[in-house]
Amino acid sequence: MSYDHLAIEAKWQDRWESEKVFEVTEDPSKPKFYNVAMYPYPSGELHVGHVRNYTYIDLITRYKMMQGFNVLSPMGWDSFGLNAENHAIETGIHPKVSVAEQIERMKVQFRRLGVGFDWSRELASHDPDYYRWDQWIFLELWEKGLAYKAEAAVNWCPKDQTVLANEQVVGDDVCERCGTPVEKKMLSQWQFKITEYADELLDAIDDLDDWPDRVRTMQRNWIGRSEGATFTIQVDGGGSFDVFTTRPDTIFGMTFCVLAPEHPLVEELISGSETEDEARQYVSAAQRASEIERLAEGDKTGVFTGAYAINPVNEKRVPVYIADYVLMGYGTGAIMAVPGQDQRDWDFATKYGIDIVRTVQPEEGFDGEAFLGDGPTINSDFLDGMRQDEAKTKIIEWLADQGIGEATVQYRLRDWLISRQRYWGCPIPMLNCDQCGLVPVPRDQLPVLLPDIEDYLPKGMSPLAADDDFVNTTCPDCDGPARRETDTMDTFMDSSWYFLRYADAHNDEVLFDTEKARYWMPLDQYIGGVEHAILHLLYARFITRFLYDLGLSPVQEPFQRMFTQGMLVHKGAKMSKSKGNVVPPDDYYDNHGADATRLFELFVGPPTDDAVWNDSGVSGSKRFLDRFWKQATWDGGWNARSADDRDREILGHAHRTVKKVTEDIERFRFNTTVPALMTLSNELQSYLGDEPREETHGEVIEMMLKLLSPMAPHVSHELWERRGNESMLAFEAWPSWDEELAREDTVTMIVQVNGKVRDRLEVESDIDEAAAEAAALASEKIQAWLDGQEVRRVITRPPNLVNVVIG
RNA sequence: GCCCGGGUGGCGGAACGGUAGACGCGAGGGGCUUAAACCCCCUUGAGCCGAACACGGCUCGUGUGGGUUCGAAACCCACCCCGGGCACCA
Repeated sequence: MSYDHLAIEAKWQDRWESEKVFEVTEDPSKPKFYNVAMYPYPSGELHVGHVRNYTYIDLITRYKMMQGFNVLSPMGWDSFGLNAENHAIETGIHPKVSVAEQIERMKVQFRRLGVGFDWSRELASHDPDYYRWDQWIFLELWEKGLAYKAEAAVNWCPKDQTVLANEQVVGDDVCERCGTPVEKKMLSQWQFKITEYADELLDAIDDLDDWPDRVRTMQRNWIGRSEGATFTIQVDGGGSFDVFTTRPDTIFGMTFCVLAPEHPLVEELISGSETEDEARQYVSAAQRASEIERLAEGDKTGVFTGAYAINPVNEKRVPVYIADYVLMGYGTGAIMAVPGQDQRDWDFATKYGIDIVRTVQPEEGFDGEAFLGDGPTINSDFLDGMRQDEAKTKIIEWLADQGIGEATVQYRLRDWLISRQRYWGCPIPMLNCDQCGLVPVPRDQLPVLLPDIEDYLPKGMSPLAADDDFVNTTCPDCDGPARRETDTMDTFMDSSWYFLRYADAHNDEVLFDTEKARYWMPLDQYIGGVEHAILHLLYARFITRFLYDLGLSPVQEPFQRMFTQGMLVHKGAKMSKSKGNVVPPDDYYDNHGADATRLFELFVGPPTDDAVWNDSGVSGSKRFLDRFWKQATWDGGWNARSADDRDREILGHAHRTVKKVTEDIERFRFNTTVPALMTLSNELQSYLGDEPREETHGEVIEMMLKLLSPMAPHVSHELWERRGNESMLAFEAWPSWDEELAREDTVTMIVQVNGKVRDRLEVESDIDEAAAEAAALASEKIQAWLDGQEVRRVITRPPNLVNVVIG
């Protein structure tokens, strides 16, 4: 017997919508809860991996509502980007047409899942009403000196004459469309100075207490602050270069130097040297390779430049190498190499027969190669005997006295390159005027509308460059001819502030009203995939801080509590449209219902972990809901007896279940909430078979309906109504539990001998240590194991465990 | 390579220093049925011993090898394997 999930789910979806249950406004009389799932790219089809995400967000929305919060959970669309553009190239259909269709399809699927979103605040990043504010933020960044143009490399397909995204570079560095080997090409591109905020962004991580530790660690490492020294090294025969090192204390151990292949001094050093040909070959190979390849596993290779540098502390001549493990983008693009204290330098020195000098005395018994630990400094003249910290301070003073160096801080974080040579993105609101140079578009001319075009294929530049009507304009300063910027913005810009726009989604005077944002911000819960742990979250933190500094954002940190969920794996790979392994939810909605689908999504595994999609799991959840339906509507005849142990037991179990479900929701262990309800349902099944009382049954069922309502809202709302309740279940208060009722009278105490379980005793749950020990030692089984041997120690953890240590 | 996670039955997982395998899936057995489906009940980590119904007990077992602890899936060290991120997928 199955309940009619199709009719019931449609009915409640209608009710929630028509009664605007999830549309909210600022209400200072209630505590607010701002609950956001990362807005999705509108691929046109939700799959069960997305559904997992929205099941979590809806569970929290409904749970917090029942706890009395004014809950806002909005939804929007990350609708710019490469996928829609590729689709347009393939089909010729304009992205704005396909995106609109896909959004409509996805909204139907959201509705069928029964998610409670406030659709009145819906936004889409390709909407000019939205992206004009991207442009506005860009202008603010420009005026504050935080946006600038600089040369940067792009992937270039020489055959298609187009810039490729990293994702379009496949296999052995070839173009995914035509298989041509990809080249690097330098272009002048827009960047945001996120590095100005590096310290702030780093320091604030300490206070993000409600973020997963792993995400905080990843962000810290990504910013990668390191303290050290920068100093100048002279080249024997003329010229010099700067190096950055975190270990200036080891400077006496420098036996060679390494320059990045792109270092500006390379050309001068190698030209005319005996190794010139080899060096040129090495440099051009290195410049073609991607950064990941250059740092990848395998032997570190390099080539001697033929030049020598002078170690400033001891005047030693040391060889200068070029090697691709040194990156131009980090530090100064040149390093002093100290093989005694750095393993990569050790490997390199060993390979090329370079001297190794230890400057830190390794600890007794050390048999490794490079020694990274602390110890007394050796072979270092005036630093000898000092520990790392002292030696660092001393040598930095020395470098400063010599006028060749100073203490510096380096970040791994680079500025944010936002230029994309793409059509389907937000136009950058800048002009190039022959007279005035770079000129910002005046704010009253925003938005710079993205024009409709016919040909989306990029030809050397952004497709916008081919649209003369777009490109040619007039300079607002001198009224002379000017050309518009034709690159568009990285879509990470769109997603860096949308959560602020939700607070005031239809404002056409400002990007949002600060007072409205003050009510809702910060997000009390933000949920999304772990793949966003670094870039999106960091950019969003940066832009929010910038808007705070402008006096617009009411908060510096947008995301109070962050939750990163695992991915759904199917057929051995993460579920994604490009891998062709997506499972759409529609068949599950039809055959088993949205409620059963949601329960299985919760049940499938710990929310933080990846999980494997199992086709037969949803039918198991439906089986549970069917059985629960029968229990809730049970009319098998009631017994008029008064309450006894059977009633106390099932009620106690119900109270324990309220406690367990509440605590599990609070600690984000949704996968164990469903089993708790299943276990109670199994218990209820036995209860109903043995003279059940109607009052006890009603009490247990109503508790269960409340617990179930954030997880399987349709069926629980229906059953709540059928029990004759006037109010909607969504507006009921979350149940509380009574510790006294929840307490179990007796528990199973295990008795161990030397840590191995040897007996189980049923004891009062308030047993004390002495009684527990006495009971354990009184056990015949335990006495047999003791066999007269001396009891050396007894560990007692009443009422769960006694461990008798003998022998 | 660097940063961050993760390895537990046939499968998804539970157990956050104290009974390893909750709950579910799958499988097997039984009941209901003319039959099947649905539903209900039971069994289900491996090996072994004593019983000879369904009872009782032992040994092993949480990727591998060490360590800490009265006690380790959990904590520490080393290694192996898998996944995410590495700045133009978002």
